[in-house]
Amino acid sequence: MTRPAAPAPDGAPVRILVCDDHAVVRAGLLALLDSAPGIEVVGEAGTGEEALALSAKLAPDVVLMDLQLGEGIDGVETTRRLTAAPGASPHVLVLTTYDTDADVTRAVEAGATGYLLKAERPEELFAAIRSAAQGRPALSAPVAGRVMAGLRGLRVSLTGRERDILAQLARGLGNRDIARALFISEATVKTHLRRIYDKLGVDNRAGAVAVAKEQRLLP
Amino acid sequence: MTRPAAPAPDGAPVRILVCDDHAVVRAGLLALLDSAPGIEVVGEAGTGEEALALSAKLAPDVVLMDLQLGEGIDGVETTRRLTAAPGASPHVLVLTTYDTDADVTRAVEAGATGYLLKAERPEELFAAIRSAAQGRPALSAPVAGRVMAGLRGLRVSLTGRERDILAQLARGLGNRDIARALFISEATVKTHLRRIYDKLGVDNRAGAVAVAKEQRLLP
DNA sequence: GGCCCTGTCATCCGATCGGCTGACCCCCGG
DNA sequence: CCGGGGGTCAGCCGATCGGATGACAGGGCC
Repeated sequence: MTRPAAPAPDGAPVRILVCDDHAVVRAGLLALLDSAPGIEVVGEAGTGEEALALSAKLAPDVVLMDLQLGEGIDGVETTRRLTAAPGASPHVLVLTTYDTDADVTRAVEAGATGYLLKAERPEELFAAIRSAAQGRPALSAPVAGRVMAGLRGLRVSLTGRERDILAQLARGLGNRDIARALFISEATVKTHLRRIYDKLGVDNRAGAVAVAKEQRLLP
Repeated sequence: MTRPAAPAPDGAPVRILVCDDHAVVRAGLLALLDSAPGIEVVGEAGTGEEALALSAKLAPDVVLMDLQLGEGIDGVETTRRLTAAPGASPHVLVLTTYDTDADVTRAVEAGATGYLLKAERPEELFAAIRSAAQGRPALSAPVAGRVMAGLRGLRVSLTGRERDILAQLARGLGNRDIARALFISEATVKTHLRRIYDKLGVDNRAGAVAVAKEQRLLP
């Protein structure tokens, strides 16, 4: 597609770790990135836990992260832990299917360097990876548009953590399981829930989920 | 009625048309399939309309179809028209992210030869493509399991009263208020709730609301 | 250097939920 | 005529939720 003659701007290639729970998508990305000059895939992970372990071992420049991970911790939590890690943490480039406001803000607050849609052209992906490797933020055009166009879409201003809680809530988890999923105590979960109820104008979890789905605060 | 011209398994490669609205995924699949022996990608489409036009022009053996297409007609409708087309119609292999019962049945009814999840291993994909080229059906293991387990058994068929309860539930009402709203006793509400949980595969009201909203079981 | 917001954690307690078991009525279809 | 599905109701009990209140650390803002 692009000329292979275009060399990487820097001597060393950008070292990438790919994290996506879909094996086919992962394999496709690997094949695609192999064709890109100046980009080298050094590992692949199918779960958040795997990504954390591999990142610690491989120290990649950039982690390409899908927000929707089937089992275990989700992409946001993985991103949070990746970027919060002591020492040289990788830049996380979120590559996902959806562009809901909640997702973008949660990802950015968790420390993501960029947010790309899978609908993007491959060239955009390559460019974003090279940007991310240097810590320069990158947003997909439609996403950037939304962000510019105002948090107008964000009628309810939930904090990042509150949205995390809400996401787990919508999976039907109890407080204990939410706590485990996010590595916090049940007491903290309850505190967040209380604030969420206040902000959404409800007084129980069923109502919160209903409002969240209605306002499209969730994926 | 589907396969007038059988492709030679070994002599000629299987000719593929890839249809997915995500450019990155499409490019990834292209790169991945290029590495597979006996498989040749002859075209790619980003919308259902494109797929129909290209299929008519290129006459591929297999169309790799994503069910979720952003703009225009969806994957199911595209599949329907592809397989209903006069003359030699391609075999459609659905490759999608989700495995809800509704999707599978809709796709199969529309004439899909196979249904694969993107979470599948690449080798499974290659094998499925070669199967599909000869009209042999292919289902992802998890999908096949569901189908065996009794398609209609898992079908979400709520009774009228159950939907009434669900609607109130989504308003965040407690059992007492639901009872009052529907002029029945709390005991009856609880009975309905338990059946709803069973049918939706959840075990609490938050999960029920989430599933209901997801499956569009509510107004 | 204070102050607010966010995120974290804790305890107490009443209210509610969810699981379990069993029951009755009505209507439809075999 | 009897079986079964849908709708109704009841009691018991442990688990969980939600309300109230208080506390502390870190980041950002003035």
